[in-house]
Amino acid sequence: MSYASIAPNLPPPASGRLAALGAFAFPVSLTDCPHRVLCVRRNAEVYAQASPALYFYQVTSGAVRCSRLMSDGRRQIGEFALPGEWLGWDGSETYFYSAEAITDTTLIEYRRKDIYVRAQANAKLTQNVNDILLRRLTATQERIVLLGRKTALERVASFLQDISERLGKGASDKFALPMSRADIGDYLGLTLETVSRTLTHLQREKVIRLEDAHHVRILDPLALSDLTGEAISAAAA
Amino acid sequence: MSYASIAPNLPPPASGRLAALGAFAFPVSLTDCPHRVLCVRRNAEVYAQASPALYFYQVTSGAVRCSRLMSDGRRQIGEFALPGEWLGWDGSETYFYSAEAITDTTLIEYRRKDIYVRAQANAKLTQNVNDILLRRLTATQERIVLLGRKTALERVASFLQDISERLGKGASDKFALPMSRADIGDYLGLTLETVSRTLTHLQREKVIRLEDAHHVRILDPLALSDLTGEAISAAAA
DNA sequence: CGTCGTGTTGAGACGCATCAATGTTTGTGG
DNA sequence: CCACAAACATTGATGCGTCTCAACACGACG
Repeated sequence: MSYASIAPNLPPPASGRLAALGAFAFPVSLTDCPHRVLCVRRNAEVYAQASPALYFYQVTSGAVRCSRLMSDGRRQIGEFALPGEWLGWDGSETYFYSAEAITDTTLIEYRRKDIYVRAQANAKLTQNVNDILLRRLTATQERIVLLGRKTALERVASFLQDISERLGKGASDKFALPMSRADIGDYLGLTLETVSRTLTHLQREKVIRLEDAHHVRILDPLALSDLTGEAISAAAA
Repeated sequence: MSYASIAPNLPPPASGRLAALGAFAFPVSLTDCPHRVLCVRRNAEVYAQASPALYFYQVTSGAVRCSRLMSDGRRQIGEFALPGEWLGWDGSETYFYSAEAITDTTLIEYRRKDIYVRAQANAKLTQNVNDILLRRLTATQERIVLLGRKTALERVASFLQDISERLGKGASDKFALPMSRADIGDYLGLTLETVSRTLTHLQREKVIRLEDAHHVRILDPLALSDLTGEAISAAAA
């Protein structure tokens, strides 16, 4: 196993500034809370499955995969953390996942304890922590529906829609997937071949266009939305 | 659709006292917090998917399924709530799931707002709420691995082990499944036929014994554990 | 120029879903 | 107490969606 170590003093990449805050951003600023800035190389580990869960992290640039390994090598990716988003909220005593950088990544590291202590003095922060946890819970529950009941096509369509919203902030219909086909497969409970086939299928149907393997343009957002298999609230009644 | 309504004044069943607290129990007592006691008939609804999320509930006796319906009728059960356990923590504004009683069930209902207000004055309670949410998050993440990467046999074995721990508290190797095969299937991302076949398979292999469709005795706990496909922490290295 | 990592595409196998028939249990009304 | 229907569980035969195995393409890098 290649447990490459963290490289704390890697020169920060060009886009090292704090990116626009993602869905799980803290409304209350934490900039005056004790923190470290980490730079982690592609494929290096941020934290290991089952190690003591002491820190939370916020991604500044790059991308991180949080995954769990089974004893026979099967892998399930629990979440991707994109710029502005958080990781390290898994597990109470020890981390449930291990976290690895997908590309060169910079993160801000906060001690869990520090946030808890501040939360006790600050009712608003307490509420924010609860909101984050509730929101993460909801995101995880949507993934349960995806993994339990959706077809390969629906999974890939849901994935593209989700990632495009989180990366593009609705600005553009084009975006770059930082992760490999194998990562996407392990995230969606599919094989990398099925992911690849499904993407080319969506391209043949003129729903998306693959400029290259990692750059996707959504040609028909409505068609994509139809393929996700979500429950449209009004339709059920 | 049979949206039977809540029957608030159903006479409480014989085992109406508060059962032993489950995994998600509050260490801090809430008995002096405003609450209502509800009695809900088999198949009646506790709350509806997408309705305003105003309450938390703790199951006193019976069992509840929390499920999400897709527009074409596919169903995914997100969780079962057994005596002592909580439900209603899904979604921040509106409920993500709908919740229905599996058997006649009694619940204690708390206003979310009341718990939040008390949490602000009580640091210990705040910590408890966070612990509950983190623990639920971990439980949900284990289900993601199950749904994404486990075989039918591993899913059913994991399910039996989990439920037996939650129902039996380790007291006995025998327990009663309150839910139908269809419920188990929708919980594990399988069909009811596959669940049935897998259970009889486990019986032929002398891992369990089905006294009747709902009463299970675990004959060989170690064999069952082997079949769950969990990552044994030491084995991976 | 060869190698390695990654993505695509094809052929065949396999696990679980689907469809269907039968058995069992539960509840209801005569 | 029995007759009957409805709900649920089991079991079998067949089909389909995804996995597995394999070949090939392509760019990055030494």
